[in-house]
Amino acid sequence: MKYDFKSIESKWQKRWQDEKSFKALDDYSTPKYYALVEFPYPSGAGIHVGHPRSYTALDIVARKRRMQGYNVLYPMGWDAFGLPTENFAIKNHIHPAIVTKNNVARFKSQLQSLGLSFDWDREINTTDPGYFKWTQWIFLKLFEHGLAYKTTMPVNWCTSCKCVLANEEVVNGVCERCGSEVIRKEKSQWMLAITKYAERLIDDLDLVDYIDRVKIQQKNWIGRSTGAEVEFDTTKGDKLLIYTTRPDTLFGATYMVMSPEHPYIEKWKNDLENYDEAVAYREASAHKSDFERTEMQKDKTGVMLKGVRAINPVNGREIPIFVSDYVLMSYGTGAIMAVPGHDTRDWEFAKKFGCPIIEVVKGGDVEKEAFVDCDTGVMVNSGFLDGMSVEQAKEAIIKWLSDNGKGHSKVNYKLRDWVFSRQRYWGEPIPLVYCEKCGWVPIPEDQLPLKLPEVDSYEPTDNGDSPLAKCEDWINTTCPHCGGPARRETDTMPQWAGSSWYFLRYMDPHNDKALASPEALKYWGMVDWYNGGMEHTTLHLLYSRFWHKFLYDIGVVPNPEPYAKRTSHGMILGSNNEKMSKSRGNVVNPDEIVETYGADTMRLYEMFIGDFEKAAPWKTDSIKGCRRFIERVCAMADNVAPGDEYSKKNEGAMHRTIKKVSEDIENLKFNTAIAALMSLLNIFSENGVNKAEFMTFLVLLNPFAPHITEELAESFGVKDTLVRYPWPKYDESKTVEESVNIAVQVNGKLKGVVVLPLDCDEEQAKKAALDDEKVKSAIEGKNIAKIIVVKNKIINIVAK
RNA sequence: GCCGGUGUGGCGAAAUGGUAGACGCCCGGGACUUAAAAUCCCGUGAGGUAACACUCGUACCGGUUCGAGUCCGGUCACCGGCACCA
Repeated sequence: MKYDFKSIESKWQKRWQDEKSFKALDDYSTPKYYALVEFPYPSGAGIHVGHPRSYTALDIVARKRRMQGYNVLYPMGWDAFGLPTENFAIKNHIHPAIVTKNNVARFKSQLQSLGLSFDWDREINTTDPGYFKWTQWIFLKLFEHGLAYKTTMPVNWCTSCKCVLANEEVVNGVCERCGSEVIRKEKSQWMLAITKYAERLIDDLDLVDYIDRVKIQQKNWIGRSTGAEVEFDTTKGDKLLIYTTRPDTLFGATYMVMSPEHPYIEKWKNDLENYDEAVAYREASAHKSDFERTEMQKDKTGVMLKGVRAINPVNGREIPIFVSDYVLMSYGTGAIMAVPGHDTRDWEFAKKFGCPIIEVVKGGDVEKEAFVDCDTGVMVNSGFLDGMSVEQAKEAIIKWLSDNGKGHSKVNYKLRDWVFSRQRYWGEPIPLVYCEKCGWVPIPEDQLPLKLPEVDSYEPTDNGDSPLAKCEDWINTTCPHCGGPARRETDTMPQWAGSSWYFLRYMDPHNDKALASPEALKYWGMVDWYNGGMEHTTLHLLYSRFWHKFLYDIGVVPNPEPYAKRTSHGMILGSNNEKMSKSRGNVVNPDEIVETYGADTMRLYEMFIGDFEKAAPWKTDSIKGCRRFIERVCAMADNVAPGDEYSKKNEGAMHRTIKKVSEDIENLKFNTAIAALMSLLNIFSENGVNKAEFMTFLVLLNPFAPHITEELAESFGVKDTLVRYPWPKYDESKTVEESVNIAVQVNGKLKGVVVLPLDCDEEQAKKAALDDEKVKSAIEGKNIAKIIVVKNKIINIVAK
């Protein structure tokens, strides 16, 4: 058969569409399977070859599950709010909704050309009011439960653009757009209290099957540490509270450090002899750009406060208090006890400012450097802790602190609350109004969705407020609570909002009474398999787990975790082994590949390219191999002998290949699954092939190359599509061969191969090995010390 | 600096502690063809040989083991993430 991929692919894509082959059924009595890939941001550039790697992989899983009898939900949608669309709209004076619509149309046709088995009836779009109604609804629930709050906090501020920048827009401490200095500026922002879920977000990782690197990265990001809070008295009476993970080193604390933003600087205004100096230091560090802060990391700066000193609770010693920006206000209590003997940063600071350095754990040389990795050391110069191990000392000092009312053990997290405001147009409006009398008031549920107003310009205002701030008609409203005048919030939500719950909407995408019906939420339950990029591990994945836990707490969803299994694909790199980007000129357009080689070849190549979890460089040359494979399959189809069961000759290979392909798909080893199918085809060309064998081969290949396998199956008389054709089964006992090649080693070096019956006994194996000519000459003149026989594998003769 | 990952032919890569390089690309030879392309067959880690034999070989150094690409300790290089988190 000639391989006319264009007509074959459009024929089957049309048939799948007409028959709604991939529709997830609302029949809740069949076992379900929910496969999910991250929905894309529909950028103007269209998809690149990286997108299909993930989509094809789970398409293979979804197709296999359908053949295994599951009711499969494999949906797709659009995460369409966001900056690039807004910037494009500003530049070209087109409404972002129109930009979005065009981009979505392009993306959709590109994805459809790949034959991905999405259920397009469940397509969603985060910018659709029917969708973001529920994003706003969830926000209101968070607000209702005290998890959304407004606070002033430092943001990135471009001094030239007079605009708030996202972290991603700050490159090397300067504005990505204009190259000007970026400083930190206080601005009022909506926050979500994700930190209240920090503990559960770590602990519940035990409930789910995520690949290790995802779990580790999430744990590190949340950053749990166990230590103690200790109260230091001061000479002015106020108590200074600090956090430390090393309470055991309390005797080595020779000074204190407060963050420049610490409120005590104001509190002690009248006590400080050098208040002005402290304030000047605070101002200077506020104006430090991110760039300076990281560059200056090594060079510690600070001011010693004059007029107030702290008292070490454990020995009553008076020690000085410094202000330094190496201590962060946002972590712990914003103040530390400095133990220069056993902390690198404290050591550097102490050396510069001439503070004493005391060794409290034996083993290092604290004059040369801080002795930090001292867990196995013994306490010294530490009063009643002397002689204890670090671990014992920690326990003892925490007991002493609580007995004396000076402190207690404490767990801290690096995770910060989520800055949820954006001063931008193209996002979900935050559905709150501000009333002078009532404060922040949610708009009533029946008034959702709160839609975006039409505006003339999407540009941010001069003072960094949202473009919505210019929309007086929209802003001015009445308070739902008291009926008085009120003003709408003009900030919008970040792009992460819509993607934090989208997988729930797929379960019941057209519901206008709830984000999804309780029945649908119960039936589809957890996403069975979610694949996506590592770059989303600490943002999207964590945010959506947080929202889901909240929805669980308020009884909306039945499971505490959203995703049962999470895997991650490696990036597709350019042929020069660098990240694909326009500026590097190494971008491959998938449309051209589909046009030249066909979707099946494209899919096969993306899966064959290498280890799914690792980055892989794109080589257009290598695609030919996958195309040739398909053509050889077509050629083979013309030479299929009749036969309703596997021939004796091919039986073993058939069962082995079914097993290999079935298992490899589950283990993300798509590359070796394809290699196994190629090998089977090679066996067919050697041994010949009958219809039963070839049909099994087609079914195994179908998830990878769905179009051509449908076409060939039809030519063999299959009436229905292969979508629900039963997945082949294998017989374990038939996967093994009757005779096996056993390698014979002498002293660990390969000397020969003997062919023996399967499971043959040790004596027979030894005899066969010793009879081998090469083995004989290798052991000539030596004494055989012993012979190791590993059944069906190897024989090793140890000879001296 | 810390955390995670990776290092195997000319290239993409395979290999539950058990015959290193499956499968594919490139390349070379042959068949078919007037010829070329396509296709099919054969070869293809390095050294060595007329051909075998043989020797070496999974970043580097050491260890465990009958046996190490795989496990352990150390070193180097590259990639990703975090980065003054007390």
